[in-house]
This record gives sequence, C-alpha cells and structure tokens, in this order.
Amino acid sequence: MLSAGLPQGTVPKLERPGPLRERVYEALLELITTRALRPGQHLVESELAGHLGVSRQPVREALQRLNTEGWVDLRPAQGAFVHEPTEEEADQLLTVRTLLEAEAARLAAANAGSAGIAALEELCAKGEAAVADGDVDLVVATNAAFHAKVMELAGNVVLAELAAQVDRRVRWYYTPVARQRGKQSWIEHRALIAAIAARDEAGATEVMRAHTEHTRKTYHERETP
Amino acid sequence: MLSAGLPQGTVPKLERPGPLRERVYEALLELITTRALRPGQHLVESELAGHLGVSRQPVREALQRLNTEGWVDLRPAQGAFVHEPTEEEADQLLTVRTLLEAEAARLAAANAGSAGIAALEELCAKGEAAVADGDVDLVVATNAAFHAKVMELAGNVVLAELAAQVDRRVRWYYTPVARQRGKQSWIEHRALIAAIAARDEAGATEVMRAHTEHTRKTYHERETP
DNA sequence: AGATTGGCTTTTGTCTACAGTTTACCGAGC
DNA sequence: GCTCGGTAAACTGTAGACAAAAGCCAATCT
Repeated sequence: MLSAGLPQGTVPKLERPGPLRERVYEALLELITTRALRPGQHLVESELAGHLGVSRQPVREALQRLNTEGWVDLRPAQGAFVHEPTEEEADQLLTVRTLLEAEAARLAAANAGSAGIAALEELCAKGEAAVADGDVDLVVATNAAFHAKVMELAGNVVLAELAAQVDRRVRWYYTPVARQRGKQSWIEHRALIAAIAARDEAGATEVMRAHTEHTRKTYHERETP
Repeated sequence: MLSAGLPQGTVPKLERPGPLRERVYEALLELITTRALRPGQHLVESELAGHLGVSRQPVREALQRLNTEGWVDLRPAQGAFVHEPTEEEADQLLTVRTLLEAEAARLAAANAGSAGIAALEELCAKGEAAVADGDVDLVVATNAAFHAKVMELAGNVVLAELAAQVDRRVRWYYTPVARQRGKQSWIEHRALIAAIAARDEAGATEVMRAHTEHTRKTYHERETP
C-alpha cells in the first residue's frame, strides 16, 4: 500500500531535465518546422552544438532520429541536410494520412465509449472557438489534438505511432494552409463525431476519408497561384 | 572521359566498410530476429561494444535507431531492453499491415505496367519452387520480395517506407508460422497478379486484404496449442 | 588554355575519459 | 523478523580529443 495517502495530481512528476538529446531533438524540430533552417541546408554538427550550448554527441543522436523520421537526409561522411519537400512526396504523405485516419475513424466508431465521444465534442468546441478568434496556431494544435484523440479511441497503438509520424510531417506542409480551411474543417469534425457516436463504421470511414481528401485538395489548389 | 577504358563490372564497388553504426545496427537486428537476444533482455552498451569489437558510441547510435523502429525499448538512465512482443501488438501490427498492403495492391493495379507484372510472376514462380523444396527461409525471403515488389509498383514512396517498417516487425512474429501456410499463400499471390494485370483496383484490394487477413488468422490459430 | 594533381581545410566518424543517477546489497535498529 | 538507511558498484549520459575521409583551391604540367 505505498500509494495510500498520495493524491495523484499533487506530485507533478518532479520535473526532470530529461535527456539532452530529447531537448535537442525538439529544438531542431522546432527550427525546421518554423523554417529557421531552410530545406536543403547543410547542418554542421559543431555549429548546432555550439549554438545550443551542448556537445556534439546529443546533436548527433538527435540528427539520427530526425533522419529515421524523414526530417533530414543523412548522407554518409558528409553530414545532415534538411529534407527538401517535393510536391509528389507531399501528395503521397497526404494520401497515406487519409488511409490511416480513415481506418482510425472506423475503429473509433467500433470501440469508442461515451466518455471518448464527450472528449471529442469538447475538443471540437475548443477548435471552433479558436477559429472564431482567428488564432491559427491554436486551430492547428487543436486539430492535431482532435485527430490524436480519434486515434486514441481507435485503440491500435501501432496505427497510432505511424499516424503520429505522418501527421507531424503533414503538418509541416499543412500549417500555412490552415487558415483557408478553418471553418469547414470543424463542420466535418462534427459529422465525424456523429458517425462515431452512432457506431457507424462505414459512415465514419467515409466522413474521415472525405475530410482528409478535402484537406489534400486544398493543399494542391493553394500552390498554383 | 574518365571511364573510357574501365569495363563496368570488373570494379566491384570496392567494398567499403560503411559506417560502423550501420553494421552494428544490422548485427543487432540479426541477433534480435534470431532470438539470440531474448525479449526483455537488458542490453548493456559496453558488453555489446566489447563483443562486437567497437566502442560504445556506434552501439548507442544503433540502439537509438532500433528504438525508433520499435525493436528495443530505451528507458531513460536505465538502458535498452529488447522489446517484448505482446499478442495484442502482434494483432495490431498484422491489422496495419493488412491496411497498407491492401492500399498498395490497389495502387499497383492502377499503375503497374507489363514489365512489373512479369516481375511479379517471376517471383511467384520462385516462391512456388521454394515451397516445393521445403526451403522455409527462401520462402519467407521470396514472400517479402513479392510484397516489396507490389509496393514498388504502387509508386508511393511514403507508403513503401511505412510498410517496410511494419513488414520487418511482422516477419519477426511470422517466420515460425511460414511453414504452415506455404502453398495456399502462393495461390493467393497468383490471384493478386491476375487482378493487378486486369487493372481491377477493387479486386486487387480485396484479394490482398483476404490474403493478409488469412495470414493473421493463421498466426492466432497457431498459438493456442 | 585546360585539365590534373597535390596539399590544405573542413567536417564527420570513432574512441577515451569523466560525472551523474539509478539499483542492488548489506548491516543496523525497531 | 521486518523495515529502514547507507554504502558501493554498475551503467548511462555527456564532454572533449584524435584520426580519417571528402571537398576545395591553387599551382603545375601537358
């Protein structure tokens, strides 16, 4: 009975610094997604290390991870280069995202309980409010949280991990476009919640597929002008 | 005119040692998939380093990569542990595999040319021969090559990368079961080729789905006795 | 004048060393 | 007999140093 008198929330995990490589990883990811590091740019380990105030080793480890996740290309004996996004690759990413998210929606419709549905509605309300305020960053963040919640309700950890990878990369391309699609997107989210609540697997799949395909189309329309 | 007098084949790429971390990575992956390193086992960096005749650093980098790909669990300040496969996780992996492979089959049906179909038939013949010979390892390898070829014909690089990750992990669980399913599996492959050659997207999707689902069922039947 | 070769600089790849943290063990006290 | 505290060992996390490979520029030879 160790946990007898311990109220759960009061011990806030004793905020540890955590491994340096993690923080370096997040810092670099931030720099890449915000375009502070431009695509194709050559990343010199010692520069990054000096700039972040750490040694080269954590930087190396962070770069390795970024490499496996597709953010940087690691050419042997030559170093790391920020990945250059292709139009073709963006389309493929969005296609795969559609596939994964649609399956997640189906599984969520099959498995979700009332608590999960309530959580989705809460996020949806938050997102709509953010749209009304014109807070683009919050809209994007809430959108990600919504999709992550659907993924959680699907209950497939492997699927969730893959989708998380894909989603982060998608968001890189997607963020500039978020503004255009704001309102319609959350209407579709409402439709998705309805399908999930009705335990309509086919319906949820189709709604999510249409939703993400819609996003993909929007992305392609944006670039021509 | 540098390459004037150099016959192409005679210079066999000058077998470069390649980055150490790569070789360490492959060595560890081999040790894990062959169960020389048992699930749940604690991997000590210095031990591995000494055993492989290298320093700790390449080992660390290899472990990081194995971590992101789900082969080992990397607990902070405690080290690396060989991932312990759960029944639930195996099922989830096979489910995701079904999803990815089915989509690949659809895209292959949409995009494949006659050359690609010929390559598939060739692999299929090779696989059937391997089954006849009872060469399990070759069966598994050829099966992987067949699915990889379908993935290649689909022409979606992102999808291929994800599927490659999933497939490698699936093969870990799957290899012991390969013997049971030998013959029937290649009959289904033939059906898949037919659907792709007919450019029947829906048909190819369904054949592949049935094929991989069949594999999943076989896996679950095996473990109860 | 062009191409090539040589050396020089930069950057990566690897190794060794040190500090911090966690875990396990062992003894003392209740 | 059980629990608590302290000590010690082992391992990870990080830093710094050294060697090797790749790219670049200039000088030289054809």
